[in-house]
Amino acid sequence: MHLLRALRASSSALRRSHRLISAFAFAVDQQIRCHPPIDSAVPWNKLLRDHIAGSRPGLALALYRLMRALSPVLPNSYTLPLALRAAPSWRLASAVHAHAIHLGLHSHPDVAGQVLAAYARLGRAVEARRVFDALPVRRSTLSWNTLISACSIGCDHDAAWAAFARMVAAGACPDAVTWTTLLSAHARCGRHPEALRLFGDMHRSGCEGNAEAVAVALSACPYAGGPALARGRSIHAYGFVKGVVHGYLFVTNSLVCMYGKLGEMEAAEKVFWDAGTKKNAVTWNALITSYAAAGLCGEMLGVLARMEQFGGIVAPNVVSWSAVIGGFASSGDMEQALQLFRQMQQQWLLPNVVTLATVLSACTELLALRLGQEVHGHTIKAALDRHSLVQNGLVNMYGKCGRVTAARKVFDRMKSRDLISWNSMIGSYGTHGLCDEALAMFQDLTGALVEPDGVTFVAVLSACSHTGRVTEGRHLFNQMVREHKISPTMEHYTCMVDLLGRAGLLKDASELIETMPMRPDLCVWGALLNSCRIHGDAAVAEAAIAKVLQAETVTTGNHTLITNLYAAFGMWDDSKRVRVMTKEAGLKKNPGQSWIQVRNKVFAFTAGSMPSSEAEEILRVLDDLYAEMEDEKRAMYDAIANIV
DNA sequence: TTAGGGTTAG
Repeated sequence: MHLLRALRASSSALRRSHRLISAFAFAVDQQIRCHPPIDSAVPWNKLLRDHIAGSRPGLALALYRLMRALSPVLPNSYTLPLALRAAPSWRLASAVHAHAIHLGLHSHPDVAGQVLAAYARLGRAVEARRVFDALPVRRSTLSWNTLISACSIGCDHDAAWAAFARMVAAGACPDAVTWTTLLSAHARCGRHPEALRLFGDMHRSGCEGNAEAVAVALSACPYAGGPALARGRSIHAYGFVKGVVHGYLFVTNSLVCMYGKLGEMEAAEKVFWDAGTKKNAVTWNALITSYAAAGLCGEMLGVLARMEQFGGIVAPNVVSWSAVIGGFASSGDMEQALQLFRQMQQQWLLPNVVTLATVLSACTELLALRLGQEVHGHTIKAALDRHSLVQNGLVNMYGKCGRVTAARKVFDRMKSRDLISWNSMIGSYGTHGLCDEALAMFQDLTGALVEPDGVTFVAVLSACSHTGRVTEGRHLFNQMVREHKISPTMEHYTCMVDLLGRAGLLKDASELIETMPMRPDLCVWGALLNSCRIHGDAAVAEAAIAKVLQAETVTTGNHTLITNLYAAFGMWDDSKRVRVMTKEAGLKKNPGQSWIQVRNKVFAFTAGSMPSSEAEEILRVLDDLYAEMEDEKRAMYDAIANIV
């Protein structure tokens, strides 16, 4: 059914594009043969304008190329702004800018304005500023706003703020668009509290709150910390008073999302249904996002199905699918997330970088290497394998699934690496016991002038602890605190206790626990007790157990840990005593899960249980694995026999 | 005949 629909859609798209190309060819043919555009750029400009108005920038740009190649008429001050509007990339926009300079038209107000707009649209703040500085001194509010927008799209809130300050100093008056652009620049860069402060400043400056600014402020609420819901409600009320709530789609969408993300499902649903027919795909996606935040996976699927029922009006798009896939992944149901990814592909919907990054992260959680490799194939097919978000996902996936070399290969091919790329790669070396490589990469990171964070140090410290590098570990811990001014967290202390304990320095490990500025959690105690088990130190273990029982509330985790520890020391009576205590306290351990990958499908199961439908298949694979292992064992014995 | 702001998925 879906396939049929997809085939129909693609063939009609093909027919449309055929018609479009034929019309285009005919128009150009007419242009050149019947009305040779020898003495006028006007017909060319008209065609360009028509294509842009018809949302066909690709054809407009092709026409511009054709004009430059075939026509003796040069592009004029009308042609160049049109070509700039059609330019989809920085490379093409700068090429048209170069033509303008060549033709001596770059200072023409319309051309310069459009160059500025093109650079702003493409987030090229530095180039936009250069063009802006070359504008005549009396700059319009529009030009200032375009400059600030360039900084916003380029995700540089400091530059946006500097441009705003410069605008005020120059005596220009910021309008509603200026303020909205400025607060959006902060929201885009994750500076949500500042965005909300600016919303207040905007109001105090006498600029009345408009729908656009209200939408941005609402979207910042869930991330701004503090009394988020109270703030969201008061902005909602403010918008209501200003009359920009009902009938304003962007505000509706922001409201659904704000309430949903803050756990106010009823309020989110009310805004959604109150919107009546004034809803678009974003509104529906905002509802999916709300359900995802609440962990209501069934409801997410319900919305998706409902969108499909509408057929065409608000059909699920790549964002809808990515939101549902991400919702399942964050609820822990990776199998369903991957299943939905397949379903999405069956609908002939192309995944984008967010979808692929989400799916890669699901594969990583499941350690599903083959699926991860398959997704890698999709990234290449979609020509998105050079995108940093996808590349980070690949480094992480290969690294966690044990393919360190493949992870490194992706890492080395990256054009720009952020802290996540470095942390993934260092973490990958660390978890596979390649401490030298992890430490070398840490040196490379500092050499590349990237500032490490707490995650980086967890990665290097755990690398040290896995390989007993006590001196390096101690040095790194001090370096983190003194040079990088990072306060150690529970995770860092766990790594250090593990490092010292594994190396047999149980006294040092115990002392470190004593000096911790926070109450040690179960992981810290676990690291110490595990070291006691390795080194057979019952005395330290006994003291630690007493502290755990004294300090910790009774939980399943610490009792299981202590029970196992007593058992490891052969102290069966004590082990039994704690187990009885656990039972009496009514505690039940959540069973650990395992999984197996068969033909690109991941099956999770617990000890003693087996999904009946796939049991046969799983057992067959297990048999194969056992057989393979037996072969390996035989080969090894043969090899040993030959040596001996 | 021409430039600026907004919502949803990681």
